[in-house]
Amino acid sequence: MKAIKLKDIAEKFNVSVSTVSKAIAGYSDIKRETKGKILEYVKKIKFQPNSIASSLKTKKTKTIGVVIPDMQNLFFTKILNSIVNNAQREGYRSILMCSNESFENESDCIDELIKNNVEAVFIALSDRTVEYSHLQRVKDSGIILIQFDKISKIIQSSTVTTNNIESAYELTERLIKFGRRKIAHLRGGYISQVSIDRFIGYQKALEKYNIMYDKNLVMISESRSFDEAILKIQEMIDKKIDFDAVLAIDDKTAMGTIKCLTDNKIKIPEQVAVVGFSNAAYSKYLSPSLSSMDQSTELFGSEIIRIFLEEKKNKNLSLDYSFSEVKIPTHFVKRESF
Amino acid sequence: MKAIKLKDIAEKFNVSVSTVSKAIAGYSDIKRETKGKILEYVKKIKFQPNSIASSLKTKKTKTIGVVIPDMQNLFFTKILNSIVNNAQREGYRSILMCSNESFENESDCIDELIKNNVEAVFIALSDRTVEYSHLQRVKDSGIILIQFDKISKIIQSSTVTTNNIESAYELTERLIKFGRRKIAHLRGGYISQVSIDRFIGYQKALEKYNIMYDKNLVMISESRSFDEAILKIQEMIDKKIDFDAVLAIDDKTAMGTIKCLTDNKIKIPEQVAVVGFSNAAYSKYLSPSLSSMDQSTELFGSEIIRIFLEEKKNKNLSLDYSFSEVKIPTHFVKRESF
DNA sequence: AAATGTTACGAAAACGTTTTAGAAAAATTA
DNA sequence: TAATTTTTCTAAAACGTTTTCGTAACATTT
Repeated sequence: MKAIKLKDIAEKFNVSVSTVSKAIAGYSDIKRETKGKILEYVKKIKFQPNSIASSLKTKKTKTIGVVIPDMQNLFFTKILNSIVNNAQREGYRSILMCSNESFENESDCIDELIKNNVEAVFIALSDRTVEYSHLQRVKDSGIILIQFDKISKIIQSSTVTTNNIESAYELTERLIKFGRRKIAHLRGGYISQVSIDRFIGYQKALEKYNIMYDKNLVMISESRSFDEAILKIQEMIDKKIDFDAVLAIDDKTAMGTIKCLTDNKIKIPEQVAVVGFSNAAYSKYLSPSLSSMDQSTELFGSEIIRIFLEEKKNKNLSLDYSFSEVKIPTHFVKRESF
Repeated sequence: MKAIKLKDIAEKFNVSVSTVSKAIAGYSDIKRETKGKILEYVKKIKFQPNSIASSLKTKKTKTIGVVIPDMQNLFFTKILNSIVNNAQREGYRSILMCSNESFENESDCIDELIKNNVEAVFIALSDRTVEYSHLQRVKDSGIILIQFDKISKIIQSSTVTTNNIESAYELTERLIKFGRRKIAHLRGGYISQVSIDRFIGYQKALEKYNIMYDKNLVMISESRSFDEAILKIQEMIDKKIDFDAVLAIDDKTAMGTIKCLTDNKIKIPEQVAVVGFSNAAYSKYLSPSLSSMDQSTELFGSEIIRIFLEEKKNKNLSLDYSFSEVKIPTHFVKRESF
């Protein structure tokens, strides 16, 4: 089954290849009548110009690349899905890469995408990314870079992130209004901006309500895993540190927290309230089901694509443009854990 | 930053473009000395021939397309990850598409991939796919088709699936040996091959152990959702159907089962044992944690790529070849639910 | 020395588009 | 009628490769 091409159509209507190409591309110097019959036929046989040849000529690949750190994290896969769908709607295909939380992988992914002539790279950084030359390479290659969720402020680019500070503030405030005063915070590592911001929100809320910040109540989970969360919470219990709530950095650590508390026969939420972030799909399957801060993953995708198209337009017009910093709002989902 | 091309290298060494191209491609009619210095330089500047121009000429895109029905299902995202990694290792990039369990989407994804000149399509069918002309289009376009997990036997192609019959047989047998005789089965719809096969395995085990098949013990969950599972199990309880075990079609329905039983104060596994398939990452976070049948998602990816490369080789040699039907073995993961 | 074989290279076509520049034809104006 | 403008079209170059075929240069055999 040989693929049809411009030449075949041109011959059919006794016009030149250029005419057909222009008719399809919508040039104004083709007679309406000519354009009409060509377009009619093109629609009938669902013809689309060979995208490879087109890319070669125009230097546009109609392809974007996405890098996420973890394919087992439903938060990221939802965003991924949303990006892919929104991109497709605009005629862009997506190449997906996963760094598996490795800096080296991440760097390789980036180089792979650059090699593939993508028009944009959308990336959520790995937790181990402490050096940003690969992001600089993206920019140097003239490729639009948009960081989302796990971002670095060291590299200038548009960003789409959760409203982390405000969101952690709100959760903490809710815990306080729920009557809790000894609120523990299970945070992530120091290099993660997400972790830093949520910690800031936590502190701000305490300050606002005149609750003394107590560093004994703050635990660090570097890996943010289920198992590490269990360990850290157990450590607090063993040290006899008194707490009546846990603000976990994400749903996975919140699940670990619940597991550990349950195993220690600590009642949730009567003795200790638990709350997580990001509202992974499985939160509601737990017992007690986990209250969480929902982040609209749909919005992540649509905002990323919107910014991309905007930057692309500005770039084509050689306009100077500043970077966008979009914050995705969150909303509290109440379940059983507080 | 202008990209370097064959011509630039040719000029640098005072040879022709052909010579450089051949040196890189490893042709034998280039003097070792010439080849040596070219390759050395190429390596130094990490030059790689423009893949678009190359594709245009060779008709090979070094791209494969993957279609899965659900991006929120960790089983699929793990396979996806494995496919992408294995493909990358072989120099192939991956375009990812998601049908979101819609037949129309699935068909569109396929057309999109064909349009993108992928060399292969790897697909897990949606639950709503009852017509297969889109798969035929893939084959008609000369693209290698490999179906995995959710497959149709109506379209001839290589397949990679879980050993569903044997696996369901084993689980049922384990339940029987655990002392259960009234084993309920929460199955999927009739058009899903996975569902059919697991049901067959269930029946075979009952037969083997001389347990009368009782159709009252078999419930159908068309959507395989958490909520529908709850409904179905509640229905059995309300009908006062007596059962001492539930073989759920997958982990999500198993979770619903656990939730429903717990809410009805039915002890797991003392009164009713529960077991699921596919060992989603969250199985262990539940209480009781869910025993499950682990499917090696890593193997899915590597086998799919292996078969693809094999078929491609045979195709290039114009060899007739038969399709592979690979079964991925499973193994039981014991947790608390039985 | 002639014939033959081998090695190393290059010219040029081809892949299927897009787009510029020009020109023929038609319409308008002087 | 001649000059000018407008409309509609095409030729041809270009994008960066790959690959066939030809051939010069050299080596080997008769």
